[in-house]
Amino acid sequence: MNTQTPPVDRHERRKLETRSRIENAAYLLFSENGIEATSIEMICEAADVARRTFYSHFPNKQAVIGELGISRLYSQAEPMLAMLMEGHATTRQQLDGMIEYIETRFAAYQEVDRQLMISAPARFTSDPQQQGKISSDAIGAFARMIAAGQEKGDARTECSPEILATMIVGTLTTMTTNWAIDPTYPIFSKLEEARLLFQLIVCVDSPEPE
Amino acid sequence: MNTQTPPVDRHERRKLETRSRIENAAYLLFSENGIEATSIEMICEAADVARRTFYSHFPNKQAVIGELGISRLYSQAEPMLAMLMEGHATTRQQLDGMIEYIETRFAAYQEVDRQLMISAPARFTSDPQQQGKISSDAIGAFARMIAAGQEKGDARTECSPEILATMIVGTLTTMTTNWAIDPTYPIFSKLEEARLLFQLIVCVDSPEPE
DNA sequence: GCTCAACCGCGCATAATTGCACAGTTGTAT
DNA sequence: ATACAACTGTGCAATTATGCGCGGTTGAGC
Repeated sequence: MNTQTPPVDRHERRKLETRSRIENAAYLLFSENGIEATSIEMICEAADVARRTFYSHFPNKQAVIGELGISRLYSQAEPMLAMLMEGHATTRQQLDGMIEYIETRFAAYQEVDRQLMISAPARFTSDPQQQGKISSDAIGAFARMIAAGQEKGDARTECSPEILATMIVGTLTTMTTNWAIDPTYPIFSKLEEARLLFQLIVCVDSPEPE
Repeated sequence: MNTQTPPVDRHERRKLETRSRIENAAYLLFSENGIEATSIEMICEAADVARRTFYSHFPNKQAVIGELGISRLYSQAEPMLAMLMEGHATTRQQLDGMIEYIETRFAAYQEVDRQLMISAPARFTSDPQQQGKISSDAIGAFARMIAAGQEKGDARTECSPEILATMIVGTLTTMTTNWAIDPTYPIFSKLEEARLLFQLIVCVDSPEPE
């Protein structure tokens, strides 16, 4: 079982750095000034990139907004899960660690994060292939964690890793979207419910005593 | 009285970033492995730059060594002094702050810093114009501080700011070189002597009571 | 002595970024 | 309505970084 990441050459790395620079600058300015009041000019100045460069990465401001929204919805599952699998022995502990991590992120989110998440679907509208890819990347990461658990004997084997992973990703994404749309959505208690649900469905070891 | 720094465009900034990346990587590798055992290949890998790029910045490894040596000898006087002039009201206080700053740097220096400083003169041999420029940049920065003191009335006016600045730069460079050559050189007590000397020669206010 | 790996230095074509200037749009002030 | 500032989106030439591969050197192993 190996992660299928293609080798990235320096051209690609430099390009990703520049893109990151733009996204980080945009996020900071959106936080400070609001999304509407932030211009592409301002982003380029803060990122210290040419406007010409901005347009080689993104077709318009909306595209950056969407990209930032997606990164909040999909939590960059792969690096997180690789880390959790490394540091936790059982699938149950990994799911625990994952919920802790997600709770930490929610504690840190601001209003602008909500706005960005609400904008994410528009990104998918302009580039529908992207949705499939991001969704399948996230599901793939969870599936690998569950498959490892099945090999260890502490995860349910009646269902495929893919369907279990899809359940996890789908549940989390829905809850996140609900929170973005409705500020009164009780995300932390819902995450605790999700923790119980996921462990009930996925884990076949007996729960550890409190 | 204004600092004469030409505007730097993004091309220049990107270039300087890359150059910095190379120098910082080199410094770290020199610290870890020693100067001799560090190859250009290793520096490029650590800096994540192409070897072709290394050669567009430096003709060979010796050039990086020399550059790092010079930066240790000449302490980037201009930003430091601008900061000191901003944060301290009198010339005496600025000289105090400068000596504190230099002492802090010496406390942090390692063996590799000594080796780099010893190598600095070789850099001047391969590019003699550079010595004049760096030396005059450092002297210029000190001269501006002293000229400001003369206008304020707390620095000696019988001598020009340039000659007083030359004395300061020359003394500090000599002491630094002595320390690089001889590890037993008592640099901290010498710096305290230099503090007294500079304030005796430059300042015309009465020393503040301890 | 020969072979090989590691490294050096460099020519050259390609990739990514940059700066510039143009045409167009929008909002504000007169 | 007109003028202007601020911003957007884009074509294009110049700059910087990159990858590649070549010829050369050096040291180690056989």
